[in-house]
Amino acid sequence: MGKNSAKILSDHNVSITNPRILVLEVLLNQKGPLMIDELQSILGNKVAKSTLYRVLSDLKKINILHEFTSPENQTVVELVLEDRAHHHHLFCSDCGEVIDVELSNEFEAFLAKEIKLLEEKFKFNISDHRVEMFGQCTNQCKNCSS
Amino acid sequence: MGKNSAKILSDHNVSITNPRILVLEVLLNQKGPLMIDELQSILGNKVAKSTLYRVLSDLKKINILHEFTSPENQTVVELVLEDRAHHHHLFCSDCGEVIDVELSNEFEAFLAKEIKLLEEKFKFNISDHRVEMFGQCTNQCKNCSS
DNA sequence: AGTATTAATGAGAATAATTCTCATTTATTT
DNA sequence: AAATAAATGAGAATTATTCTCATTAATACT
Repeated sequence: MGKNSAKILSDHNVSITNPRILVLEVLLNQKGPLMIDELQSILGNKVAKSTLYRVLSDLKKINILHEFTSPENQTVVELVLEDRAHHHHLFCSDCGEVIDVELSNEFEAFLAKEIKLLEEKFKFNISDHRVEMFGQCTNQCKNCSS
Repeated sequence: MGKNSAKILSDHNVSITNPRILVLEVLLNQKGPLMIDELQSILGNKVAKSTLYRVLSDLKKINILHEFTSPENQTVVELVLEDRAHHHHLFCSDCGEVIDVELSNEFEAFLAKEIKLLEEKFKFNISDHRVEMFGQCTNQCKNCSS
């Protein structure tokens, strides 16, 4: 059993409250990207809408939550704990699903070199990157296997 | 002189109207990513807000406009004409600027191979990709050279 | 453990971005 | 040039997110 949500909160000096635990549980179960509206419907009325957004913002502040936007302009949220491997995202334009994918170490090393060049060229400090890939699942995912 | 906006519209079987020309002119002058609110303020009251959104949606439909979201959740828009080289984006978290960058052909070839593997692994058709890089410009960009 | 202090929550109002509606204007077709 | 079809402007409607503030819960202090 991995860490429980209370430990995650206390490890980050965040007070342990019911809404925070409930949200964390959902994100931990999911272990992967989740649309905000999915999150909301899983939580039902156990957490107020305003509280949900506040909790998400708390988790972002302690850097264990990534937030990004799908090509369909849906907000997607994903728990990223310390032990979570660096990864990227694959979006299905048919069903909207977002899938975590990892790319090879060789690839990441190559990209790191390219990024070093860009840092010089544009006088930038580049601290993070993300590869997004777009396509269609050939009926493997949730809504496509009809 | 590149194509003018009227030609771009007629080439895509889109009727030539004033708002469409005005929006295209701004995007052509810019030649690079532009936040929606910047676009709006450049256009002033020459184009109604509702029309601006409609025109952007028209341009997306004929596939010459890309839309994406910055890490600060700003909608960013960019004209991508046929002759436009494949490129990626670099985001400055200080000033919010978005910069177009190109990566080497070797890199793109490597990524293409990785993508082929993912297509098999996840039974996906992957039709497009994008590398997003995040960091801070060391006072080269608009708002940072204070 | 019990109280005081401080922080978090719920409910709904406020805000902001985007889409929609519909009467008027502008393009296109004939 | 008239008829038809499409696009526009203005503002209303919708949706996602943030804010407000009175109430409730968590932490700190004895």
